[in-house]
Amino acid sequence: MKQHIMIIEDDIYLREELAHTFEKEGYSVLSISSFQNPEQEILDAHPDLIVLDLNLPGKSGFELCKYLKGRCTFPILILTARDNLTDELRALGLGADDYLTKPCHPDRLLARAARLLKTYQRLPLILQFEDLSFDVDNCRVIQNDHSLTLPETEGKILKLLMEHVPDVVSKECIANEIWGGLEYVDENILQVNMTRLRKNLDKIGRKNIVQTVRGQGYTLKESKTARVNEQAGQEPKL
Amino acid sequence: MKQHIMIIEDDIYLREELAHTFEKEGYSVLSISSFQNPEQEILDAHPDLIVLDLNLPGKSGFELCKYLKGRCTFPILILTARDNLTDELRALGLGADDYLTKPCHPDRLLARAARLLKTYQRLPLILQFEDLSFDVDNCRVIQNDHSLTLPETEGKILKLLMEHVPDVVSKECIANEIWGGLEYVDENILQVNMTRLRKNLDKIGRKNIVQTVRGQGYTLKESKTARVNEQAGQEPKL
DNA sequence: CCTTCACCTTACACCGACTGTAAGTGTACA
DNA sequence: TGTACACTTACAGTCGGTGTAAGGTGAAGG
Repeated sequence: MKQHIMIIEDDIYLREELAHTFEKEGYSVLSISSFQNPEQEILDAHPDLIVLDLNLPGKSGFELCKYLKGRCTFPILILTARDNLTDELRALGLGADDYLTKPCHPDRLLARAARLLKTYQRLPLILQFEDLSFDVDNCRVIQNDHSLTLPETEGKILKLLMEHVPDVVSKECIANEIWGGLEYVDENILQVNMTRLRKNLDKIGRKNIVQTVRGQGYTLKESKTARVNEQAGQEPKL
Repeated sequence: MKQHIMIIEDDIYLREELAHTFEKEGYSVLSISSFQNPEQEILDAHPDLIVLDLNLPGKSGFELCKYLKGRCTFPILILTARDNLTDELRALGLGADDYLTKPCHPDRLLARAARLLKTYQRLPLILQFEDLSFDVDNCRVIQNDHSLTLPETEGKILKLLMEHVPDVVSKECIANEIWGGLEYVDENILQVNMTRLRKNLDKIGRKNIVQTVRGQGYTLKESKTARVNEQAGQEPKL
């Protein structure tokens, strides 16, 4: 499978050059459309690696690096003109995986990128939603100091929900993934498993995280503390 | 828990300086006693990271890097005076995790080492014996294209055997690890589990890998193909 | 050659986890 | 208030993992 590399660089000429370098090696290259709000665009693209410049219009590369490292699992390679130790230490401290300075020989960049991709491929696939982590391989959910191993069926459901956040996942979609359709099983079994999943997530302190959207399906809901403001009008009633 | 860093460097002054740098940061530093046969000494020490010079007496750093990367799971940071792209590419290609050139600022070295340690801590613990791999966390054994998930008890036994290769592991040791001694369980259950483990390993093509040492315990045996020479006098009978 | 001891193997039964079925309850919305 | 949708609980079947029991195998040693 082709691996996807996202280049966050505002100098259009350099960006093209980098893209060409990676494409020649068989990678698929992604870019972002604007530097106004790059975070969401990067997260949505699910790249396998990002090459990040530090001097960006708007938010700095440092902030971006810190934000992304708290929320995702792909490696970040810093490529910058700032050739000084202070910046390098800061970037590495924020979680950056490598720090190269311009001008950088394409072969060095490729070798460093390849090494990061190789290392990260060996990492277990861990999905994140707020402070809830889910290790897909062994179906283990972790929330702060609580953890719990889910049965396989419930794990598959949680995986789907976490992968599609913040979208709603239809019952058909879930049934297809687990039983290959609803022809030969009662739809009720899905609801039973939803109840079981909810109970398990409740055990580790995430009550009500799985929300029903009547007639459409299920989705994950942000925690109460995170939506205090927008729900201010309703909360006081409780 | 203190992390262990092994420094492979023949210049004794530089080695002391590096050791001091790491110890000041709270790491425990290991060295090797000679450069005649460093491989086994490094593997036995089970360090969390090694800092490796390229110009060594005897075997070159490149060979060492390649050998170690095929057999172990800790990160390798190259620290060398060879400041040229060719060597860097070669080292990275052989699996090295970072490549720094002397002179190197201690803070840069520390930051790079810390980043590698952090990344590798997230990797699953995988034990190796010849071409047999065992993922301890989810009890999964892999041999070439075959794989299989072991029951927990059998996994614990295999883990012990692999960790102590090529030593013999006593029955008491195994019983202690699994049942906390043989006071309240029949010794027979150990033999039953050995049979089960052997059958499972047989399924993925490693018949006879678990060997009994009468009166002492159990150990893992190298595969037939690897000991053709020393067994040459016996094999023809079969 | 026979005994003995250590080790191996198989069959069986228990237990607990996971899963789907069935039936009854709750709830949003027209 | 009725209907469609969603939730919950109880139950039973299945399966995998584990330990017990009992008999078999094989090598060391007299």
